[in-house]
Amino acid sequence: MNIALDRNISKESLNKMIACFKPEFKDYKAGETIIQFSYEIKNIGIIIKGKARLVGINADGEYIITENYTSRDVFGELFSFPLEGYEYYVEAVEDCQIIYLDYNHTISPCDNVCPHHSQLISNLFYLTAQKSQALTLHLNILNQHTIRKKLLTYLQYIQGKTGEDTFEIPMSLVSLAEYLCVDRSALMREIRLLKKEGILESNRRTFTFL
Amino acid sequence: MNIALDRNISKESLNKMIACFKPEFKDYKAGETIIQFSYEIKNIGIIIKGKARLVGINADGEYIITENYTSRDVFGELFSFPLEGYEYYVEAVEDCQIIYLDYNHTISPCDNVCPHHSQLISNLFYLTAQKSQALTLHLNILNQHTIRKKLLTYLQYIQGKTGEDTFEIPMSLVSLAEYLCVDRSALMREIRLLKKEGILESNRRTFTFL
DNA sequence: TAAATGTTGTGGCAAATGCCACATTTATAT
DNA sequence: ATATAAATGTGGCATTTGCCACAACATTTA
Repeated sequence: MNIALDRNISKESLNKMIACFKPEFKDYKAGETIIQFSYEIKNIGIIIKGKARLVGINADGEYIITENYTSRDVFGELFSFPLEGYEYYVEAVEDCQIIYLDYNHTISPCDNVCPHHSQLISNLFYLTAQKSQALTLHLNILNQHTIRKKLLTYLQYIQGKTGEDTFEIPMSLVSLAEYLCVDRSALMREIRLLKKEGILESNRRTFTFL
Repeated sequence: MNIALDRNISKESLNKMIACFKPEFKDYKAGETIIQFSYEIKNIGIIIKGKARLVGINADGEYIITENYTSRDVFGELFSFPLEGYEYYVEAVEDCQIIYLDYNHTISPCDNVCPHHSQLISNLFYLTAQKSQALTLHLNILNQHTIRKKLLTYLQYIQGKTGEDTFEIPMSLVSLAEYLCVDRSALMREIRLLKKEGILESNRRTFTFL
């Protein structure tokens, strides 16, 4: 298991846990479909390595990208309720390694007096809380009413994380437009204006506040 | 404790748990400030009864409503990372009853061999997963690029939940505009157009798909 | 019952945004 | 090294959306 999920768990404990929970480890190649969402099964997936994303397609063939996942992210029906009329599946963007846990098995009291159980669930709780943080951040940004405010809110967040005056955003401007939910050319225009007004300096993914 | 948090926990167990976790129960009157977010403390709040909301104010006095809470919702710094430059606090919208748990105490292994510990955390995990579901739904709706699509996505979700042809949305049109992150009069205009095009029928909060 | 407050509904106009087409640079694959 | 694809950057134009002001109706309070 990875560092996030095995916080405070020793190697011997780990082996007992694996015996107890029977987690499934799986590998996927970039482009592969990892899992299709169902209304029945409650799989808990945890990304160990690589990148994946959740996409939804409706009857008209319109598709929406709903979430992007990197290592330590949790996913599954439990966390993302599917919208009516969409088919959902998770696909690998890069080569991925993933752990699956079954919700019912994970959550039900352990037959063995298993001290690791509590630790696993508490780690899972922590990962889920982090997911909630990321979603809340995204919502706060989308709640901003103009492209300018969305962009500045995002940039200030990234700058605050790095602490540096000059910083680089962790995605392309194409992806940023998608994340901010705005048209890419409109985003470029806004960046141009901010530069003209002397509010920031930028070159491709690198930004500096003035 | 309430039905969500005490799933599968008997009354005797409950008393032992209360002794073990020392949760704080507090009541608030409508309008009161419940808690101010800090970067240090990690309180886990759970709404037992009533309604509350998280609001943020920046230096310019602009404020954003970031989340609305009802019973069974969890809140706290752990779940909602504050944006740089905003002050955050939770305020009661209606009279509220709230449980507080301290994260570190909740998450750390119990001194007593406490079987309830695992159950509490697993319930907390479940609540957090549900929060994540609600946030994901909201994000999916905001990801729609037009007012029409946002509105229809929301209405289809509500209709899917009730199963009825004619259904009532659980908030005012003022709040709906806020939730969809669009101007209220623009929302009204869009509803008018959808009616004119024969796509739906509506009167105030009541809608019917045709 | 009256007054005050909140919600729903409409219309005009200005501003912000999206859409499209294209040039240029950078990264990737063969 | 070259071809291909992906990302960045710009400009014009149409459309959507937001903003504002106001009327009608509903709900709560005095």
